Amino acid sequence: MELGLSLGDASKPFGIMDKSREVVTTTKGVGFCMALSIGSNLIDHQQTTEVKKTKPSSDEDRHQISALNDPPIQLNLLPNTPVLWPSSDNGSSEGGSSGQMGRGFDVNRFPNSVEDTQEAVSSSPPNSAASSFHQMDFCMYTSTGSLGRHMRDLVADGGVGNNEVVDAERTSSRASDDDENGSSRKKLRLSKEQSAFLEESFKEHSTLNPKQKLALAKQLNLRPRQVEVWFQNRRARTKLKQTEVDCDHLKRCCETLTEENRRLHKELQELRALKASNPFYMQLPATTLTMCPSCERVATTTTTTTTTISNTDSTDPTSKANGFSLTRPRFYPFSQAQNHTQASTTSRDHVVKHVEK
DNA sequence: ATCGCGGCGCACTTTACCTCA
DNA sequence: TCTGAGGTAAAGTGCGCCGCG
Repeated sequence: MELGLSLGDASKPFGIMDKSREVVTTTKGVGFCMALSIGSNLIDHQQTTEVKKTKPSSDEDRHQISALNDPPIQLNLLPNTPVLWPSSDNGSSEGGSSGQMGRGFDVNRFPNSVEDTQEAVSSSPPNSAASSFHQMDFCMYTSTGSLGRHMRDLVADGGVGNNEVVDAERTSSRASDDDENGSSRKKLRLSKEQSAFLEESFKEHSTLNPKQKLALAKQLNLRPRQVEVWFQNRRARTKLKQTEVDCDHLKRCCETLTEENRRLHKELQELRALKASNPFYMQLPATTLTMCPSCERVATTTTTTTTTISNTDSTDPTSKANGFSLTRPRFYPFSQAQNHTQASTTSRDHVVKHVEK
């Protein structure tokens, strides 16, 4: 998106149009370019903005945002916005089986070897949240099948020990494997604890090496394939939500820039009206804008009658929208400029003082 | 350097299950 | 209580990439 305004010498090529600049947009990032150019006799100023959104993903290097050709002022329209998932994400989506708990049956089964599991998972930080899950009992729930109902009844009656449960669950697992080979497949909803554990593991590393996968599978009484599928689906959900966040962000950017464009057009009309009512307005000697590198204040450097005053408008409410840091010189109409004449002189002296230093 | 193979991740899809009107 | 629509998670499928022999 490129926004340009031009006032004054229409024959002068518009600044941003004759420079090869590319703003490459991908689904990971987007660039915006905004420029304001006013005729050379009065002001010739160009600004560009670059929008860059940081992402926590490792493929940030895919972002290709153009390097600008030494713009007078570099504007960063978007803050560094680390994407934070809503807290509900952790609990609602993956923990969605909570509502199914009551419908399932409990087939508690302990890991075959806790030591093996901990050894393999030991790659995680010792103080990680996942560590607290190491001794947790996990359950498998299913809501269908005569075996499931039978198991639920057994557990509810307390007439079955852990070993019996383990055997029954293994039978269920074999049945599931048979289903995989057969015509139908039964879905096993992960328990809340299993989902929470997988979620904690995902926070530490979004991908698993074979050792970690086996360890998780053993610890959660799942097949390695199930752990692998869960991580794949989890990554897909993460990417989907990231896309939604990006989309919302771009919508807000578009709205902000549209409003800024509307405001600049209004200013342009005011300046054109001023030019029409003041024939000598544009025939003044060239005025050069100088920005003080120390304080970034803008001031004229000629001693002619000041008809245009600019200052750094860092309090523009529009520019503050969405946390933007927009530093843009404001150009006042003549009536307002008269009120700023003294301020301009002060600014000029201010710049001279800095230069003399 | 090339080829075949296996493993892995990803995009897309299917399917089973759940919720709710 | 039944039912169908819609949502979601688990799982299947196909493809491309990469490392290895």
